[in-house]
Amino acid sequence: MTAYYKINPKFYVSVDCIIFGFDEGELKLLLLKRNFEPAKGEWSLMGGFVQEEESVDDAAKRVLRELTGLDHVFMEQVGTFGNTKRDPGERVISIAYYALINVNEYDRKLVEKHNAYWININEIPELIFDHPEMIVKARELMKSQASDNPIGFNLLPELFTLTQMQSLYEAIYGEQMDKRNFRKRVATMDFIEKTDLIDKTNSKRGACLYKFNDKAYRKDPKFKL
Amino acid sequence: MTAYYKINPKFYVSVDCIIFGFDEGELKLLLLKRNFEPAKGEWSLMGGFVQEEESVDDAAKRVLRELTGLDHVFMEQVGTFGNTKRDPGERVISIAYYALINVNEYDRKLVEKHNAYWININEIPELIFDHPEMIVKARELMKSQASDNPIGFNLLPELFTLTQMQSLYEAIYGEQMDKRNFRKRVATMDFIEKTDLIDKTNSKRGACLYKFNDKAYRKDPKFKL
DNA sequence: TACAATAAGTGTTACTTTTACACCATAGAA
DNA sequence: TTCTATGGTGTAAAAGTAACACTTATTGTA
Repeated sequence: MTAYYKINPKFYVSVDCIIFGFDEGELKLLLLKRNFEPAKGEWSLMGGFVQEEESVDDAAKRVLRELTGLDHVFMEQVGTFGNTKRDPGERVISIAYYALINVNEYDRKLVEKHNAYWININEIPELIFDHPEMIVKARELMKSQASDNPIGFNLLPELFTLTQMQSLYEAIYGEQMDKRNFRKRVATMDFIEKTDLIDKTNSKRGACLYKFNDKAYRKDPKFKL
Repeated sequence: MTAYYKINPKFYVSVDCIIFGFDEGELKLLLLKRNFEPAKGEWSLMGGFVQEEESVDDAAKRVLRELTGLDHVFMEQVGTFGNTKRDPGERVISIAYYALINVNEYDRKLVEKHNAYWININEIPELIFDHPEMIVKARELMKSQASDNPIGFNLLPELFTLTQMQSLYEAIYGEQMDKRNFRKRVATMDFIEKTDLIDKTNSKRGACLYKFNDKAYRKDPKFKL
């Protein structure tokens, strides 16, 4: 009975994380300038091996936590990369995940310890293995999911201005949007709530701060941008 | 250097195939009534283990070929299922793929040998492990991909009537469509070409046969249904 | 104290896309 | 010849999307 399994080979299985952040009006990825072997000195995604008593999803969560200190982060599976030679050291099958984090909340000490940096999504350096391909796929998936799910709010602070929100979606789509049309669409979404707080960091006049109300969203979960 | 790998565990890795076909106006899946252990007698997807010198994608193609005799089939990765207890026998990490095949072309002998049957997508029996979850995810992905890529033609014969095509999309979306609106949209797609052949199997009057021209599609790849 | 500078905020119109809807045509069978 | 079943066709209303420019509020500076 277990012979059924035993005639088959086993493999190292890893996870790699494409970690998106939004800062200073730019979409960024948290990348490692590897201070460890293999491929020390080169750029890569944060990754790690799946362990015995750990689901693949849990491995991804653990790896993300090891780098950022964050738990309960929005993560989605991007896909499995299983070419025989993708890792030149040993055969490793890797499952890529993307994560959306609020750049105000991660643990800076941990990130520093791993020698990780936020890199603008349009200025990604050369990366090891098939990590560029993972990023392309993650970005496409994230864009498509962000267009009809309110996952973008994971990248924004609790309170945000509509200008910030628009510039986030412009960064995600890689194109400019019309301010009046954008605000009209936001106005139809009752779960994006205006607070009576004002943000004056970017203008003398000040901009209204909004927040995303998840409970209200779930009552009528329609989102489209 | 290889110590980096060796401290980590290895796993059995399998692939499972969600094989879609379209026959008699119905969307169907090719499922196994298992005539082998483990779980002999129960229903499952067709699956198999990834081998040493084989990419994960190639394993999926091989497994599909073992059941259907078909090569060069449209296949897409659905996702990886990596819970520790998903297979009660041993820990196995499985990558699900969906395939779209033309039901006129597979090898009936092989299918019979594997004790596989075409089951209407809305009448799926109880299945082992997390196979139901794989099917749900595959179906959603297929539906979403079929709506903006001309992948549906993989499920149709070379020559098809617009009535057949409409009933395929109705089966994919699980909802009725308006005949005139459907045909209007098809008419805008120059890569769906009318032939001068007539099909009389379903009506006395006869229906025009159409074909999908892939080369024409690639010149202006826009599809939306 | 007024004016210059800066980002925030606001409506209307034309255009495009989508939806709803019903009858005639054709050919074989009865 | 009439009945039956499927194939094939157009229009109009509605909804959604896209294009477009000026006023407001505030602070810093002349």
